[in-house]
Amino acid sequence: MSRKASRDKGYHHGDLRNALILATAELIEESGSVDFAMVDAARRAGVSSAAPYRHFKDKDALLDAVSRLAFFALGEVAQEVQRRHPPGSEECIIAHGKAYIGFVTDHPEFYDLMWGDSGLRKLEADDPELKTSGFYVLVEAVQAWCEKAGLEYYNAVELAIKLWAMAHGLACLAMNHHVEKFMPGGDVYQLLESSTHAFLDGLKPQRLLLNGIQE
Amino acid sequence: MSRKASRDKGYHHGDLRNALILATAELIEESGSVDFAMVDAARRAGVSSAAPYRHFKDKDALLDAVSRLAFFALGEVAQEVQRRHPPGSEECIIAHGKAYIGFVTDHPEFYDLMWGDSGLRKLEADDPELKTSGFYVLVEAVQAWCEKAGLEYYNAVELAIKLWAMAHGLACLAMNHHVEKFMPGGDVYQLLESSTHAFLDGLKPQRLLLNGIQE
DNA sequence: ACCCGTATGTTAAAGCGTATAACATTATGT
DNA sequence: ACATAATGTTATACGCTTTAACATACGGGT
Repeated sequence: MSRKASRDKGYHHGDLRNALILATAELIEESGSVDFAMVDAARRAGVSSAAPYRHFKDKDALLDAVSRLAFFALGEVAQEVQRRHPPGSEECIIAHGKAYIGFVTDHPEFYDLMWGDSGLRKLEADDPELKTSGFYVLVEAVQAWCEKAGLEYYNAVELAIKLWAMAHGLACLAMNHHVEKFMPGGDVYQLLESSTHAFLDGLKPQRLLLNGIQE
Repeated sequence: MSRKASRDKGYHHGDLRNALILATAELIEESGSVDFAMVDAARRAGVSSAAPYRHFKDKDALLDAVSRLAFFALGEVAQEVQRRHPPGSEECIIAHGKAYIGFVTDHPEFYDLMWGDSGLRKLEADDPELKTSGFYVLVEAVQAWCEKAGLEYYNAVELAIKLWAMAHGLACLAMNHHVEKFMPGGDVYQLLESSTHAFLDGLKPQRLLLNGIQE
């Protein structure tokens, strides 16, 4: 515990910046919407309504910080998947997609934060490596799969983008209840699995199938 | 021209409801953000700041109306695609995806409206047929493709959802500049095309490929 | 044609949230 | 220890949403 953080209830908070990020994340999670009030985050952190402005230029800056936290969490999820599945397997690729969908649909209130105006679309400069860490883990997984499938000449980044798009699209649809609406009883994870299988099968050129036949 | 709409500048506007929807859509388009002010929409329609509340319960209700307009436009786009491409062709399916991506990326400021908190996620009851008309046009196209490909036993709705998800995911990525970021010079329409080809190819069981070889 | 109820508009103002200014207290380096 | 920067407080200006109280026009029934 840091010297600063351990100090109790003085005039100075000691770790207000992080406390505000945390408080904001909690408010968003509890209310189910990014539409929080600065003053509430301040109160929850135990300070006055103007204090946050010593640490964040404006509300958007605070939201950006929360967004960064969310992207960090997403990156962690991807790394956990990578650790738990055999590298190069199709199972691993699918697990990445499922984990991504789970993350998005479990925290729909964070979606706007990560993908809306306040999210990625705006900033490019700060923390690019953090915000995209999850993606590069996927690229790694795809690269391994390509090698195992004898498709080394494929562009792993391109494939990863396509797989990402698939998972992202399904996550959006599920989050907006379109899956249950158009396919009552349908399971988005099942959709991802079959989509991914078809897509990866379709990638393999006829050569491979012919090889299979010739043997 | 209706009797009401033709009346000039009286105390009563004549068609304020529609004028507000239009004004709001324009404001959003011009500013590039859904974050518009009620009073500005009112001014643009030539009325006072309180007048809109005679036609819309609150700001959200006005936004919902704009959202409905956007979904109507999207449905029109889908119908146009259907008209312009040979039914049952893979080309038609791909054209749907490209048109969808074009719609989303050309109007990024409308994305939050259609897919954010104020959009689909909230309401289910009103105008379900309008909001989903575009989807059913796609289902039709998929159905035709299945028949032509000899895959009548496939669930067209399920396939349509998967294709929709693909296009939606790629549209999101492109809108957030991830395509250019990770694949400099990459083209999202090209990605859609190759993704779709691979996916549809992967759907066809080996039987079809063998048929092709035998000929 | 006139009257009355309703629809639709106006101005004024309440209320909430962001952000800043002016001031107060603590931390830190020399 | 002192000076200065960092961080917190209270008070307040400003903008935007929404409602209240009031005004005007429309339109159906007589």
